Amino acid sequence: MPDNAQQQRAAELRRLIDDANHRYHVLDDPALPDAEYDRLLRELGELEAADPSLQTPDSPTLRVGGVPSGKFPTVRHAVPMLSLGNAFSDGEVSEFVARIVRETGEDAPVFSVEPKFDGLAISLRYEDGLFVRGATRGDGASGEDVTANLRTVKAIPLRLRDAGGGSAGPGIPKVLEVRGEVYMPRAGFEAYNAWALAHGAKPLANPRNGAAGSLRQLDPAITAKRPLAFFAYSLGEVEGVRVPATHSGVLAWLRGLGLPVSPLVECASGLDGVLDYYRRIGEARDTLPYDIDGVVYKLDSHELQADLGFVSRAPRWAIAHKFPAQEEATIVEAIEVNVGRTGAVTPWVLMQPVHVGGVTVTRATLHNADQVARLDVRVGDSVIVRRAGDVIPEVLRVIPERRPDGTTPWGMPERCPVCGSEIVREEGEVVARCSGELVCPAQRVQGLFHFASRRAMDIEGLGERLIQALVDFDQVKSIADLYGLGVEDFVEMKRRADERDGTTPETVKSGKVATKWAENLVAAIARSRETTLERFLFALGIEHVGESTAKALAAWLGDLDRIRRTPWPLFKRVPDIGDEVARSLGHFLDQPGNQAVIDALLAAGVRIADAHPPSPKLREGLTLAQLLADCGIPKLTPLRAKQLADAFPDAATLLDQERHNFVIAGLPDDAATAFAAWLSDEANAGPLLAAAAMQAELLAALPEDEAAAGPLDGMTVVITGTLDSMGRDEAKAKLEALGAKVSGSVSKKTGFVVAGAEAGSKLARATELGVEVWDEARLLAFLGEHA
DNA sequence: CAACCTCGAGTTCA
DNA sequence: CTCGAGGTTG
Repeated sequence: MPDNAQQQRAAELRRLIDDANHRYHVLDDPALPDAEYDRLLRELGELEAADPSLQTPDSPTLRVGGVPSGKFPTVRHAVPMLSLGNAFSDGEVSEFVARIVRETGEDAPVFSVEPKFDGLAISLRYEDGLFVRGATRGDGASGEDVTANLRTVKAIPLRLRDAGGGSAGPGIPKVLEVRGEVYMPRAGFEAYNAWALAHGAKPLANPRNGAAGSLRQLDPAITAKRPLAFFAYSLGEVEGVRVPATHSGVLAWLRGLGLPVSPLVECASGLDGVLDYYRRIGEARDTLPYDIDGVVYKLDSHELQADLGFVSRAPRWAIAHKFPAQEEATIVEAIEVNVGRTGAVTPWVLMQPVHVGGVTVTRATLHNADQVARLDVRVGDSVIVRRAGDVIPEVLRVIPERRPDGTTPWGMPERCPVCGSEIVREEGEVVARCSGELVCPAQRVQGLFHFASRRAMDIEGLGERLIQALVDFDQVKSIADLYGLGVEDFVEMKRRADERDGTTPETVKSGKVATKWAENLVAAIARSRETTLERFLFALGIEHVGESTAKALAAWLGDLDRIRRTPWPLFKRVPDIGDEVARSLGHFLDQPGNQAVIDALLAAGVRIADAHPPSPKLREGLTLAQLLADCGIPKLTPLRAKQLADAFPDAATLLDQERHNFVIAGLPDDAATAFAAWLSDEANAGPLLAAAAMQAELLAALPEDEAAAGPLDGMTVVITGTLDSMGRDEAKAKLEALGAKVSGSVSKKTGFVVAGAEAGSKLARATELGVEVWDEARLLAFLGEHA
């Protein structure tokens, strides 16, 4: 008697596989990723192999897959369509090759190797050279007659070409069944989805579903509009000719008959040969115009194939070597939240470890509460994970039929898990924020981490864990405190952090306290004292002030002391700074605590090397009219601001006026009232005077002449790919020195794109938009010329 | 005011 | 890399 647990597991697997089959083949609505399906089938196969009494007469392992939908007549395949065994690792391929070496006696058996296309397997029947019938694989023994739909696929010849007989092959046979794959090229898939989106049709989930769905259209006219293609890869029934003795010979013959055969087909010998092919195709995978999910190795000699024979319906002389899956299913263990530098609370999932695209994934971001609600992810759910853009894991969807009982929808916590402050979500905003600000240790830690980061103060060796300890043990309250720490402080912090986390430091083994890293760190902190204005402004971590905005502020205003004293409306004179960013800067500078931190940093010896006068391009914007327009005064349009400035040429005079004088100056009644009310508020009048004074100071500080224009002034440049001769940062600095603005995304405003090796989507976009592309040589030549 | 183009912020793993 | 949202422009 089989073990009871195994019996139950086998029954469960049968049910899961049947459900998946039904959804895939009958409902055209796949619920399981392929890899997951394959694994279930494999697990069931292994259980049955270990104990054959577990195999029921209806076990899914007994058929190759699929159920006729009933919409099309059924066709019996004269020669059954095979399925292939799968290998997921080099080790499994090695066993496969070893077995063939053992059983054939060949040292280095020759394989015909080809990509495994991700489409739909079909069989085409030609009689006397004429296409008479086409069918899907179905369960391998019989499939659906989709002749009318297949006739619309242009890659499928309706009549075979006579290759001239003789040397090219055996000529036109009386009966020829060709097996191959119908697939949808990526470009066609994307074009179709763009069309579907624009016309309210349901987009296709992926190219494979696109191919499968298109072939089962009842109306061939619909199929005809779908961009389908075809590759032939094997034979079924053949009558009236002698077929070539090798698989590679068959493919060459088919090609001669006018059937499309993949140009990537090759011969490879032995384990090394096939693995080399696997790696080469894997590298080219992303650049192919269609999806593949692995490669197939077939023993080339038909004679040797016959010696090896079949197991069930899978040949023992062929195997599919699959690429790592890009989608996988796993189970959600917990949903947690992170608190970022700005207090943004972002939910993420902790999952059971799962291999996706070659790495083990355990966590993925859920971005925000809306995203969680959209997906309806719950603890305990089975979810499908994908690596988006090749790197970052992403939860695609949950598998609803696998949800356990008793789950509840996830909700954003009401209080910050770190500091207990209330979590608030502003009207119309997507992000929820911890209101703790500086009280929140999480925000302090992230703020310090940002301060130390490479693009800010560039303090190497100050990692998150150490910062966490510094904050937790109260060694550091603000960023300025970093400059007061010595080697022994860091060593002590690490010791206490290790102690708390129960990690054993290596020093215990060596018996000597390691301090070299701490010395390096102290030196890095000391080095960071010497910095630039833009790095310093960026390092402060002001909301909405990133690298680019910090650079603009530094370039236009030129001096930290000046910037610290600038009233917020004046920030709008800097290009790319609008109301929101200007107010954010003002808010930051208004906090005495923030000003104290800047003072403390300067007192600790931070020096800004590149102070300079403000940009002369500011001049024309430094008027009273512009200032009034920037202050956000109710009902005061730019035109009315101009009228006021014409009538009352300075801010002090304005403050002396009565309401009716504004009417005389040309303001409508309501605007005059609103303006007078605005002025009478000390919280407005004070800053207005201060801003006017700062305008005067700026005007006085402006240099006479414009700086000489660089050769790339006003040009926006994008760098992509890897450069041989320098890092991206270095290239960026060099281009900026010549006046260019280096940006991250390509648009039609981009001057040119510098493309290094392995350039990806940005290069594609540049080509698409007709933007000029420079290779590295051209960049170097240009830099050399303008050094 | 809509349609862009950019920027900022958060993010994963080896 | 991707989202959301700020800024500019026609």
